[in-house]
Amino acid sequence: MPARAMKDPLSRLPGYALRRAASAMIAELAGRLSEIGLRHTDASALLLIEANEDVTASALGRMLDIQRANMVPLVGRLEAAGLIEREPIDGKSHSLRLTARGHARLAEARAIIDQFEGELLGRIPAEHRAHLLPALNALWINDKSG
Amino acid sequence: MPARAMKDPLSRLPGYALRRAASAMIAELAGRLSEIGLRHTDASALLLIEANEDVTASALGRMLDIQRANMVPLVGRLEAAGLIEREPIDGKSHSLRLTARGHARLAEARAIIDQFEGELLGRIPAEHRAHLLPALNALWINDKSG
DNA sequence: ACTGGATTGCTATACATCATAACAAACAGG
DNA sequence: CCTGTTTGTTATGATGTATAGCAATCCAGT
Repeated sequence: MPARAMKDPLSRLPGYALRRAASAMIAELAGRLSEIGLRHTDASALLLIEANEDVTASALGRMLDIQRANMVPLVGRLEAAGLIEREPIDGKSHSLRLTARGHARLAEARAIIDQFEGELLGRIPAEHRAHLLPALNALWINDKSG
Repeated sequence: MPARAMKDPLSRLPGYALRRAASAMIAELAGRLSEIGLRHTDASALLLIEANEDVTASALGRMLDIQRANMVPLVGRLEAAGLIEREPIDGKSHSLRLTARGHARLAEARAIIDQFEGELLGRIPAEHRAHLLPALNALWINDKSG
């Protein structure tokens, strides 16, 4: 007996749909990235470090909306895996940069992500497809500066 | 110095935008619901129990995509708060139903949720607004049956 | 009616994410 | 030079989620 037979007031709620869509998406992407030993947060951090060489962990955390305290295990994991290097700039701050190995791993990750993003959009009916990204971005980008 | 000054390859990725939008949304809704002592999962469970009186915890978990094991604390919490009642039907299964107090609390929750969902949609540019729900639903509803 | 397989509720456990508070060291501006 | 802020870090707790296992019960095919 399909659960579908039951009344589902939730699927009319954009907020709930947003939560379910996001968690389904994350679970699938995490599964794919785990095959190259990365978590989805690791991959996003690598993307940002590449685009902004020599960022500090704090600045990276601000972009990713991750607390300083929670950046410690993230950065430590990437460093332990030999994907990034830390270099003191201040005496207080460290700059982050991809190693050769980090660049290579990021290339693999990017292939997985691009493939995944394409499939994700492909599941959306064509008439709605182009509206998703701007609608979603409106929900958090302005939020960030506020 | 705004983090905005940095290159942000992530905001072009629908998957990342989905994750960020969802977590921002959840955090805000959770904050509002906490004022009446509910978590967002509690509220969704109450909505579904009301719409499907006498569901079992397992069936509810299937609708919410929550493992049986993780339903135990959820149902226990709602029962301890006097919001739902459990009645054996089988000898194996229990049926769930809202108490009077549960109905009252749900009315409060629904007011908060309706207000919130309205504001959420209001943040989206008008030309994209109507596309969000169908696009999001396409990302998980079919997934569910698969 | 019997038996094997599935279901229900539950415990225990582990991990990921996220938040908060506190701290020392170091920076930055007036 | 002094004060307030920033950085990196430790520690801790709440939450959400996943897995495995278990005993009791249900159900379906024979």
